[in-house]
Amino acid sequence: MGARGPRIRSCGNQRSVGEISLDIRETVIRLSGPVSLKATLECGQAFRWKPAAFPGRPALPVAYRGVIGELALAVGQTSPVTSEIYVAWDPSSVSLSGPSYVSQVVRRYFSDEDDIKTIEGVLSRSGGVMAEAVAYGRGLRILTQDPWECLASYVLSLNKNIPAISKTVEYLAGCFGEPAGMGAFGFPSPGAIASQDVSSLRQSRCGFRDKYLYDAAVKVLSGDVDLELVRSMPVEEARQELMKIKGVGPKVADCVLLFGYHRLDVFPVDVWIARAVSRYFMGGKKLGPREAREFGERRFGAFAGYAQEHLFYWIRNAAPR
DNA sequence: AAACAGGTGCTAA
DNA sequence: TTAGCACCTGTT
Repeated sequence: MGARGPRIRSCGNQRSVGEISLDIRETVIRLSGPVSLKATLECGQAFRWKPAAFPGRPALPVAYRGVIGELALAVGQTSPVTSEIYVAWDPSSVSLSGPSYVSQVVRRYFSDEDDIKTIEGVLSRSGGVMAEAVAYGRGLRILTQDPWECLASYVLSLNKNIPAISKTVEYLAGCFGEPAGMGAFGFPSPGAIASQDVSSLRQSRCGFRDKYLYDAAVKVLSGDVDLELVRSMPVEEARQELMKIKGVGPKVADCVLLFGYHRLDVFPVDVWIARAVSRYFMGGKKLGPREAREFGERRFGAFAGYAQEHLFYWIRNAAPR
């Protein structure tokens, strides 16, 4: 057997991983601008991608396995930054599986409408360390993820490191999500989470976040927090709406707005970004998260989200110590 | 072994 | 309004 999908652990609602079908389909998608799968999938905005050989093309130098919504995929490219993405999927295990559907899902997820060349140009010329950061992360794209999955994932991310978050998300998908093909599962719906006991959610090693995840599922399911309404709300109002959920503060709310709703003018601030803003833009002056956020939004305007993610990727992987 | 991890809720000034 | 602390659990 070839590369395998995410491992499924035992859980209350044990399910087997189906054999990976031999009938794998492939297409090549040309985006309107450059993409780096590594920068995009490893910068920490999504938790479901793992490096894995591309089915039938072991020589592709860049390849990942993951899930977009209800569709499991392999993606790859021939060099670190290209405009073309190789995509493979298993048509037998998902209902909508034609190449045009898959292509539409991939284009949307990778935010094909973003003008990456322009964004990178503007940020590179914006001064300070931005030129260096953008050069390092060239081809990084802010994804357009499902808002619910994004919300739940970031609630689970509180005070956790990225590998641990991925593990919890994979576990929840394996236990409570729907089959997505290639032996993988989609992220569970609010209803699927809300119908569990808090104690069975705890088996995902989510720790004290169990009650936050449950609260999010219940409020979204009941419409107490309306994720479709959030889409059309002004940023500050949308932030307050999301923060009605326990475990959602300013940082998580901003991540959901950026990675789930593609609000490119928000600038989520975590400890790393606060550090970066202080060190590289404020001469080392200490500043609170709110000040850092306001600085980022003002300085980078409509591209604040891209600035944030480039800074984050660069400071964590390449910035001088 | 002990500290830390992409924050947030709660309580006390 | 804001500072300080606890919080599950895997990883370093």
